[in-house]
Amino acid sequence: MRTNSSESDSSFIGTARRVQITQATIEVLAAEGYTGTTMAVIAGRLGVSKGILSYHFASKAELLQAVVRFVLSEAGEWMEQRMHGAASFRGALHSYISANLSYLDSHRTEIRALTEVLANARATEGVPELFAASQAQAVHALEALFDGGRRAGEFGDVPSRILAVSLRATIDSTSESLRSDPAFDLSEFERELLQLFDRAAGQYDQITLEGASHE
Amino acid sequence: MRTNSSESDSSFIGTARRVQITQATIEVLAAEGYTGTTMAVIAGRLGVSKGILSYHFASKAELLQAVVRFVLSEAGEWMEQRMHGAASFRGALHSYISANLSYLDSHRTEIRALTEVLANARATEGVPELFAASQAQAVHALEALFDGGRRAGEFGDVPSRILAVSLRATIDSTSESLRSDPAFDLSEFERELLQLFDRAAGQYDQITLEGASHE
Amino acid sequence: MRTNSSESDSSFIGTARRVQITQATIEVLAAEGYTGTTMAVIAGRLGVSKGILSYHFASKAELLQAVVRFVLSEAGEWMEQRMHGAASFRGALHSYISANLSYLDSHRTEIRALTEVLANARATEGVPELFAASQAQAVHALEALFDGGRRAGEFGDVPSRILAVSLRATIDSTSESLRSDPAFDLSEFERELLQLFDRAAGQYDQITLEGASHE
Amino acid sequence: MRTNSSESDSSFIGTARRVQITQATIEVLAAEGYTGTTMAVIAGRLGVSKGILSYHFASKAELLQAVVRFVLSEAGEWMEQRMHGAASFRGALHSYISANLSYLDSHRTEIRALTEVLANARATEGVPELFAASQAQAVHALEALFDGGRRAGEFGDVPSRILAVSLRATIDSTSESLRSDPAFDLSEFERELLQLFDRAAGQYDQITLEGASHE
DNA sequence: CATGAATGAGAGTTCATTCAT
DNA sequence: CATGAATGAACTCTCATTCAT
Repeated sequence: MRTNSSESDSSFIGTARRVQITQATIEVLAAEGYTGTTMAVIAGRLGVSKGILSYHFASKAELLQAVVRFVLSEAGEWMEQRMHGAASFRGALHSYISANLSYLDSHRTEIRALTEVLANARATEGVPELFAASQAQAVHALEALFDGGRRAGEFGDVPSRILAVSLRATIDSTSESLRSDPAFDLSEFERELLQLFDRAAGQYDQITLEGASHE
Repeated sequence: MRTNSSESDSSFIGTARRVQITQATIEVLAAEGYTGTTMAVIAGRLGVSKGILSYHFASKAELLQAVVRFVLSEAGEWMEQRMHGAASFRGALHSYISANLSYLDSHRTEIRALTEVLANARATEGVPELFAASQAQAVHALEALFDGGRRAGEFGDVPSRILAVSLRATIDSTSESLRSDPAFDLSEFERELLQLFDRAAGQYDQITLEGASHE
Repeated sequence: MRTNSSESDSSFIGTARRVQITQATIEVLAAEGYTGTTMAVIAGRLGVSKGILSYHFASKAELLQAVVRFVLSEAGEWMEQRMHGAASFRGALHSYISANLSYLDSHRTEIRALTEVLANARATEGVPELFAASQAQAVHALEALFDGGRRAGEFGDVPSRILAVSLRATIDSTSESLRSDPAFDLSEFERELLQLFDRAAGQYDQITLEGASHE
Repeated sequence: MRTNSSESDSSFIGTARRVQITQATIEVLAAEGYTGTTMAVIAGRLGVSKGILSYHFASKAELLQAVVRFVLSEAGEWMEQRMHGAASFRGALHSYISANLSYLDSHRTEIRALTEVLANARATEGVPELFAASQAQAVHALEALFDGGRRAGEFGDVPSRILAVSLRATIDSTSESLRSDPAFDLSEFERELLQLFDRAAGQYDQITLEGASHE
């Protein structure tokens, strides 16, 4: 089978094995950190030999790429399923924030693994590109949402880019709080975040009305 | 000299060497990434033997701690020097953002090095604590600023915590843009960021007035 | 294979390799001394890479433990095979001395290796315990022999403990003479040692008779 | 001053320093074992720099030789002072055993240090020779004592050599018991050892008489 | 498909020794 | 006499990767 970087894998067993290995790697990354994630440890968790990893993945770099792809696409699906059918742009913004935070909350292992890989990405070929693309796309999607809202008269005059960048940064930083602060109250945080971006993005008069209703 | 973890080094030469080594390590971290930062490479950059590193730092962990301490304290001084004497809380907020972004802009190597170490922090004893403390303190300082502004009637009712967290996350994420996007326009970004937090933190009527004056 | 300290190794090849490595280590210890016994030298003697040693033994300490265990158990078997079926306690004592000296004579490499390891034992975890246990057991076995002889009326009133300790010390010291004195005559030494302990352990009237027959 | 191996040191200060260093090394050897006895640790105990050791001793090997010489000569003096004026050879034997055991008992640090060096001697040039010579001389002195006793009619027909070798081996092994067995009763051991060698060396009729007087 | 034995480069660390001051 | 900075070789151990079976 000898995989080389990007092949369309026709073997069912092969694909299943690759997924198995990828998931085991995610677990190891989350549990042991990047440094602790050696081929031997991954193989040990699966109860197989090291050789098998090399058989299914041409290199460790490729395995880590698979991890990044797996988590990114899983997160993408999660968001997609929870974003359709909002009546307004403001509603869509609320859905976005809510969906994203719930993903972070319910997929801590994956997020942790992704963070570990990304942090050590520069050395691992292919990974930084993968992540940069995902990041850019996420920001652009949000920019489009804010732009749409402004054109529809729902949102005010704070530039969409800074709104998008700031929202993404804030959400991304949440996973660290979730991990390290046991007392972190996610639903309270979500309420505050909605309030902040309602205010930041919203029209002045809407602010008055909505802001009041939140207290 | 045989240093162990935290001694007050009375030797001038010794201190100078430690600083030299720390700075060389910062350069290597920024240039080669965490994985590429080996004792041999650091020594090579300084044109000295590996042994001398062990002579001045008891372990690699201690050297990395020195890097973190160095950058954190340097950044702290930078901020301090640029924050005093604001006439209002809103003025202080502007100073804070401006000072912080200018540090990121002018100290890319240090920021890059810090990021590399932090990303691999879990394995390196002492480092996570150092960083967590700095992070917490930064958020609390901002919270105090927002709280003060609200008590003074300058700011509105968005909770200080979410404002602080979001501002810090947005600023922290900027260093990545600065690095990877050659077209990134920092002063434009700064204007937008000021506008965003003026809007988010500000009073409604002030928003109208101030917001207008920014256009 | 990843061995950790004390596992029952089911792989024949693995076991064979471990034995090979253990024996090579014994040869190196005897030839180069403890300080000269590095992983690189052992690997070099086997014509393999250093890494394979770590593959079969989790650490150098474990390898040295294997050496001690190997020699101790080999010596134990040697003694056992030559000790059964003595008609009297005095006969058993003669068998013991004879068997022990013949082991020292025919296994100089092993003895030399053991001595090297034991001499540096304190630093090597597990080794001192292994040796202390073996030593204590050897003395106790001899004490039991002398006690039995006294109860049977074969031996006199010199305490068993001092007889056992002194005999063991004398035998142990012999390996050094064997090594450093090319003119050392082992069979003459054995005769004298038998005579000494016949006299020391024996009944007075037996001494007269036996002692006379020796001249 | 630059010492080279065997010079007659004319400087009083130099000599004093050498003794200081030698004694510090003995303490370190006893406390930390051979492996823990590095130049840095020795210097640290003295509160001086490493360089000074190299100044007074051409190499570590020479320092270790000095340790061996120091302990050996100190022990020699101890024995000498306690051996003169015995009325009989048997009395001399008793004095010898008693003096030797009391030295082991009262100079555990020195004995421990000596043992550590000797155990690692093969690698350290000069040391094995020093020790072998001391050992040989000790055995010969004992042989002479036993020979004298036989010629005087005090001792019987067990060969002097085996008596000397066995006695030395037994005494040498005692230091280990002294160290590792807290319950070890040295005076009881001394009585038994005297009894053993009275019996082994003595005339038959004397044995009967003397042996009885010991109970 | 899968294994386990083997490799080899490189990691951090230790330490006796040297030498300018 | 004494220092402490510096060296460089050697150490054990790790790990991604290869390959015959």
